[in-house]
Amino acid sequence: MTTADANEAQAGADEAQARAYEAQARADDAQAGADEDAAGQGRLDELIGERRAKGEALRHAGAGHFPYSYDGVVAIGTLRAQYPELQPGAETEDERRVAGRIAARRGQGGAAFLDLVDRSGRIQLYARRDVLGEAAFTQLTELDLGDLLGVDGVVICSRRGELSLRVQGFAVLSKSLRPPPDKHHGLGDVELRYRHRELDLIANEPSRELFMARARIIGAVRSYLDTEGFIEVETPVLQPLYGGALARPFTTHHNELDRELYLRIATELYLKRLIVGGLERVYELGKDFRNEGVSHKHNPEFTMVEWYEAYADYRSEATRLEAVVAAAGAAVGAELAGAAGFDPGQPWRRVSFIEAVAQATGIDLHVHADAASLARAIADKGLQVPTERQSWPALADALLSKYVEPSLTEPTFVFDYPIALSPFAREHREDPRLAERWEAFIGGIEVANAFSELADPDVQRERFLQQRTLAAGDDEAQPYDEPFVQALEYGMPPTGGVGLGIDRLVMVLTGQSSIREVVLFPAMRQSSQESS
RNA sequence: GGGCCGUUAGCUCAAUUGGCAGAGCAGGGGCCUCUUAAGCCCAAGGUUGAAGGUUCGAUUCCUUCACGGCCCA
Repeated sequence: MTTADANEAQAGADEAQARAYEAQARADDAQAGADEDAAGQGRLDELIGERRAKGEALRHAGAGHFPYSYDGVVAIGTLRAQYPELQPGAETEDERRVAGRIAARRGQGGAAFLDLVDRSGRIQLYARRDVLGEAAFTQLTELDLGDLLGVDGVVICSRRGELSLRVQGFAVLSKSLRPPPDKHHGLGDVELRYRHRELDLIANEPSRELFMARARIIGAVRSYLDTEGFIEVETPVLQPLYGGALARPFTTHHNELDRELYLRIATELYLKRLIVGGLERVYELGKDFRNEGVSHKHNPEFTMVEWYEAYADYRSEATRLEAVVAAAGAAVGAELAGAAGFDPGQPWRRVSFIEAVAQATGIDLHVHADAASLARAIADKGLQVPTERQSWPALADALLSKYVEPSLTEPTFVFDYPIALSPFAREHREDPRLAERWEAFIGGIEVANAFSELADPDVQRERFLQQRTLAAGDDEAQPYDEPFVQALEYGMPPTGGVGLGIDRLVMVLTGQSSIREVVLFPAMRQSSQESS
């Protein structure tokens, strides 16, 4: 790039920046206009004004502040690990560069202490007027909590035994215009934490740790599957037909193609076409979308990993799930996994659907094998399950959800679901009323679902048709997917497939009871801020 | 969808029976060269989520609405 080009580019960037500022100013005006009578926004405006003025002063002072980059930064956690046992009062000759956000400040006249936080930890900075000189010392001590600061300092240990950096030089990396949440209490307002996750991450270390643990869990799942010979694939999110789960889809429209499309509710059908295609072991880890209510267990978009494995069945997949969860548990470490209240390394409990319902309710589903009989049994036992116009599978499923699932706190597989509940699972090899399907539960919530996959195209076609009549007019009915059935007609090997909910796995491994705690930006109702 | 609870200063929280809305932190002005939720002195900071009602008087009681949390479906 020539200098002229660079200047032009810079001018373009300046222009873009100016436009951004203008837009921001307009937005501010609009907001101020909303409560015109009030003199501005009160205290917050004053606080922002003070910070803005300090930032301007620093900008004019120059002195190497606001650099475009800041090389040679060492993570605070790394630095701490290098000095595990420095004695109180000890001083080294070692100079280190760190960078982070100012989290606390303790003035002491001609000296000052600041706490600097990066994502790996916190470290105390020790600044002295006689070391830095009057001007720099004043600049440093007039910084605000929340400002981003880079520091060159000498590693020492304070007389009280706190590992510290004696500041030799520093650069203000960015001015924080808005005051951060309370330095001690953090950010408590749950709504604010979800709507402005960045604030939550700034103010609440546990939240920061949680999302780093989530990343390690996802990494561990990928790494396990890669090691076992699975290849990661990407199939369409925008689909002409949705399928692979019982759920209402989001719809959207492609303008140029002029057609309705659905956001996927599962990756199942495309992945099985890849098994037909001979990829043998595939997985996809990504977002699914279901147009349903939100709750502590449901977010309309959520992360799911599905894997499919040729020449395997649902039994071998149970073992594989144990291995995946063990790997994920190891990634979060004993401390967090302990919060989950179980040892992910141990083999899980296995019960059959029929037994589990019998134990919890006293109803033998083999005896009450039709809707009328089952409804009578439910009424006789005085169970709280609505029986009006419910099909047998729906009743059986309701019994499991209400009376079995909540008690499945230790990791448990529930095997062999009624076949009518499982349109993509292969008929049970010993009992035609059942499908070779299991669901896995931890902490009372479903985390995974698996089948011996149905490979017979003719049976699959029938199942689609049954779905159509079973749930006529129901949004959740499986739409008939002819390309999928045609794919099966080329021949699919015996295959085991699993879908594992990543958000829920993170919940159970980190001891969280709400999915919103493990999703960075959970779906929320429109706030007054958004509508203005 | 139903029930209960919540919404007060930038943040975390108080406020007696309905009687002048307070504190800590943060921010501002001072003092202070090993503090760590630093300390001391001074000054400032509010349309109590929104709208309506009852009342001489409403943060407080009533109604509706918005958003959130918990429980239930």
